Amino acid sequence: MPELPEVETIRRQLLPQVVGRHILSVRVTRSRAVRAHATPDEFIRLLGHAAIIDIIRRGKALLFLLDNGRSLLARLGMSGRLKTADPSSTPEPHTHVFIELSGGVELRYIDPRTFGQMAVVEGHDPDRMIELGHYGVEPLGEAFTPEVLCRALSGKTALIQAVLMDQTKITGIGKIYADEACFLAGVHPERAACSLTDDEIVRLHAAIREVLQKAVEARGTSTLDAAYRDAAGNVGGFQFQLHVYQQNGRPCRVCGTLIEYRPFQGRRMHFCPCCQH
DNA sequence: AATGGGGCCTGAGAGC
DNA sequence: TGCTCTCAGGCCCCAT
Repeated sequence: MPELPEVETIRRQLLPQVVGRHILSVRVTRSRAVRAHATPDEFIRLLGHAAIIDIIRRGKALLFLLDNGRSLLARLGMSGRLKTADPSSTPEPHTHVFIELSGGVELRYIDPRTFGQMAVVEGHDPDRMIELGHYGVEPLGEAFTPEVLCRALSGKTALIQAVLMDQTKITGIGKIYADEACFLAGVHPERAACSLTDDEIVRLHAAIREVLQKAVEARGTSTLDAAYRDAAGNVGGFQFQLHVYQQNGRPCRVCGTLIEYRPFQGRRMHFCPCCQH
């Protein structure tokens, strides 16, 4: 599932391939992929023949900044992928959007489960976009401090896991890194957010940054169903460093106790019953 | 205001 | 072999 490290990996790969190129033509083969617009034609019209001047990331969202004052927003959902291809090459199954660029490059959006989407939005500043304005702090940015995490957790009866995945508090964390950050911090994910001590909040803050940074360095995590591929079509490397996510039944790398999982809001959370309290 | 649950989707894998 | 069922989860919407 593309979370912050996966999206950042794709951004870095696409940057040298698409920046500076103009949009020549756009094709949408599944309207659900651009469902924020009344029709695919509207999406295509708003893109026009703009040039891509930069790609920035906000949480799990990618923004292709255009020289017409708008931005192409891509949210990958569970199974969304972006890649560049030769315009004449056979598209992979579930390719829903084709953006032909100058220089013989085509940007393609692929998404089997169709939870993701593309949209054209006004402006270049994500904090001023209604689509992304509700997003919380960037966990790898300077603004994310232990104090900010403390405010996000304080008074919350919801589980730590739920708060970490709440994009309006901290943006970019999903199932994988919420599980992993709790493990690194030694905190049980089933605890109420407000129950963490100051020391635990400091540890959790450091754990969030550490796990995200290491996952970016490893080019993201490709989980069991291998849905995630980077823009070059390769799997990530962080799945080999996971401690708890989808590791249930395996011995903890630290203490050897078997990793467990429990249902959580229709999902599962993974933890080591010995290392996390 | 905060919280929890349902629905959207398709492919992989399990079970029969 | 081939069918049916379950699971995966980001994000939005709605009820409490």
